[in-house]
Amino acid sequence: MVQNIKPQYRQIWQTVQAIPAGKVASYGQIADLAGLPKRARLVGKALGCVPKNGWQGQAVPWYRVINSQGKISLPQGSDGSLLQKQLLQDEQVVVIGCRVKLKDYQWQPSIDELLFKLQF
DNA sequence: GCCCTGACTCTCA
DNA sequence: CTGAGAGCCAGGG
Repeated sequence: MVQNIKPQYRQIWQTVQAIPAGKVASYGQIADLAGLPKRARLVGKALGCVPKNGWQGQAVPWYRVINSQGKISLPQGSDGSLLQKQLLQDEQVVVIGCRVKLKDYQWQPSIDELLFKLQF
């Protein structure tokens, strides 16, 4: 049972929820924004532990998180990767193979959003 | 407490 | 841009 929700996971999920639809972010970016520099891998783990129902009544758009190369890190052919591709495309994000055009779709946090994060 | 693994990232060729 | 290698941190056995 995973009842002890780790604060870091919570923070990561919260940050992921801040990603606007139609945009994507890298693990490192999320880790950094969540106040966990160099914990990109932990972000992946956190996403793997995301409750299926979401967090605090909101869905956690884990599929908007990809690696710094703009690729889906999940094994190709796995349910997760296929689902991620589909969900991204539903958000009008072009996905070629397992690749996304970071140049066009990478999320660039605005000042407001950064200030919002600083409140915590 | 050591060792291995991992939804990562950076650097170099 | 792509691929290979080394680095890094946290979790689980």
